[in-house]
Amino acid sequence: MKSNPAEFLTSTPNSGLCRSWFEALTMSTTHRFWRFVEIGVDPYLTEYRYDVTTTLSDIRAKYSYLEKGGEAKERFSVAGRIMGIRRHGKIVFAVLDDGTAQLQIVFRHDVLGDAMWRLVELLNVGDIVGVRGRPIKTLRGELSLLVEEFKVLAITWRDFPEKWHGLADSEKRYRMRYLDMMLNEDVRKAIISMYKIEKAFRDFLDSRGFIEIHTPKLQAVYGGALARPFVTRMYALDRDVYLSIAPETYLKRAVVANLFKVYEIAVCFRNEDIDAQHYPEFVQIEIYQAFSDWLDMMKLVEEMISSAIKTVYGDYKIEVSRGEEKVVLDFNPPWTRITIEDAIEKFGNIKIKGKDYNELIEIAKSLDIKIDDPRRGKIIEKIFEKVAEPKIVQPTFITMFPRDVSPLARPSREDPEYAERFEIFINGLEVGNGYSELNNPIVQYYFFKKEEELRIKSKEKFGEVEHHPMDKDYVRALEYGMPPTAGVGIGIYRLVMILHGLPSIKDVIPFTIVEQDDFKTIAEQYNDILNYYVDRLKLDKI
RNA sequence: GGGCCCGUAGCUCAGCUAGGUAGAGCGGCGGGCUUUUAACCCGUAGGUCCCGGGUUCAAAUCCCGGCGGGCCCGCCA
Repeated sequence: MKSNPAEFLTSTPNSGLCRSWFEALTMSTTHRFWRFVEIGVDPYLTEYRYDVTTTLSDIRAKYSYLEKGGEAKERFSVAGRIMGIRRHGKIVFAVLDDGTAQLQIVFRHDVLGDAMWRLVELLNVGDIVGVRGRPIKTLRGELSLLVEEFKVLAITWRDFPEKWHGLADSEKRYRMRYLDMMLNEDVRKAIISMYKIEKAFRDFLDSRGFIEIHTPKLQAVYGGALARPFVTRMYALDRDVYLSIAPETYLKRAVVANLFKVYEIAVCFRNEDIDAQHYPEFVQIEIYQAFSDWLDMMKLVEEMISSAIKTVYGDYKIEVSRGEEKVVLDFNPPWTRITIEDAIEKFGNIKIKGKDYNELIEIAKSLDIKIDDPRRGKIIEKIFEKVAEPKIVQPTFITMFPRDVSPLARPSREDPEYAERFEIFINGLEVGNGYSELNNPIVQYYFFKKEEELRIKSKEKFGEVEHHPMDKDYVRALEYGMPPTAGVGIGIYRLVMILHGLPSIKDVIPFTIVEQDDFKTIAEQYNDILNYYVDRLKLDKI
């Protein structure tokens, strides 16, 4: 069994890592790694590449016509990870995943011979192999690749989760997200869809003459939303800077720069709590189109989202779960448009129109809403969120938001108490926000000033109220002249989360933050394997 | 910021209510098996019961503190 006693004898067992010589011996020499080495296959020193000639998805498409027991003449090479293995003596069935699809591969002793068979016997779930062979259909009708030759390209050192339940523990899922994505197909699908949706958005905007720019993530003045920012240190300027909470004020500076159709798929950072709908870093697409108003923007948004969904999912209608039930979301434009006050009346049976400030507070109190922000508009928003938002299932534009909670939006041409602002709701969740942009630098300055006043005035009574900071540089940009412009921001994580019926926004984020945990690497566990590679690669001993 | 729940073998979990020898399935390892689909059959190894303290003759189990994670409420999209 022991293949290289010399190396083993020169290795020094570390008492902190191995409890005894005996244990070091039994643990290490039984590691299957040594059995690969024994038959001359080092999982890292032997193979450096593999010629792949097709994908499993292509094989599935081209050879599903095969009859049971049928064999194709053509030979293909594919590479991927072994996701399952069923051993039947001199025939072994495995499931290979090459990233495009899974396909059964069949190892037969009579095809491969004694020498290769010793390698087949060492294969485990999780190993990475390149295989060459012919498509066949087994007696049970499973399209497969009959392996005629194969290479071990890398091995897994750790046991994979159980095949039936997979990786279910939420802590382990988020901690080892690569396993979660590898084993839980719904997670992987959502993450792939996110790429496709972003690409569809870009293609759509590209066809309409938009360009994308990168706005700064490190900013001296944050803005474009009402949220607590992350503060970090920029040593080059010896000052604190803010991580971008939104690209808005910079994209509108770009509009001032004659980039009249501009957008960004932007990571935004907001230093707020994590829950099923919120994560401190998230991705938005923000779009600005000059010479347009909010009505044009609603039209653009419903066209862009619905066509992206058609492209990615093949249909305007998507079935998703809503609690215990299933519901079909219909993205076919045009979407419903309803004012926020009408929505409150329709879904909550509460009349808002014509109510004065004190009456509004009474309504809020009767709904068990805590008043922690004095603005009239904030109270209306809270009432909406409580009584109407959860009931909005189909893609819907909620319009006519109160002016006093929209410091960057243009007051309504019909009633300056309101802004020409809409939000997009799907399946009870806000996924977007847009408006006719305020392009008047005089009024913009006034609104910023009011925001500052609000912060100071309400601080004693309510504590810190989210407000938009004064951004004089942005006002100066507007002073050079910004055309009438409409803009929108759409939360991409939330959209994908809804489209895939996933319960938490973290499920669609490829990797989220976790505290470091305590564990031993393979090199820490197996001193002799460490020494083997130190020796083989002529590294300095540690 | 407030509340609730979880942490036991590589993975999924039982055991905890009512303190008394650490369990199962899968996976691993060994054996058998040339058409399986969570393959099957036989055998076998594998544990800091998250950590620390307390109560007790005795703690995975009860109590206190901590760490890690999830969910809900508040705030933010």
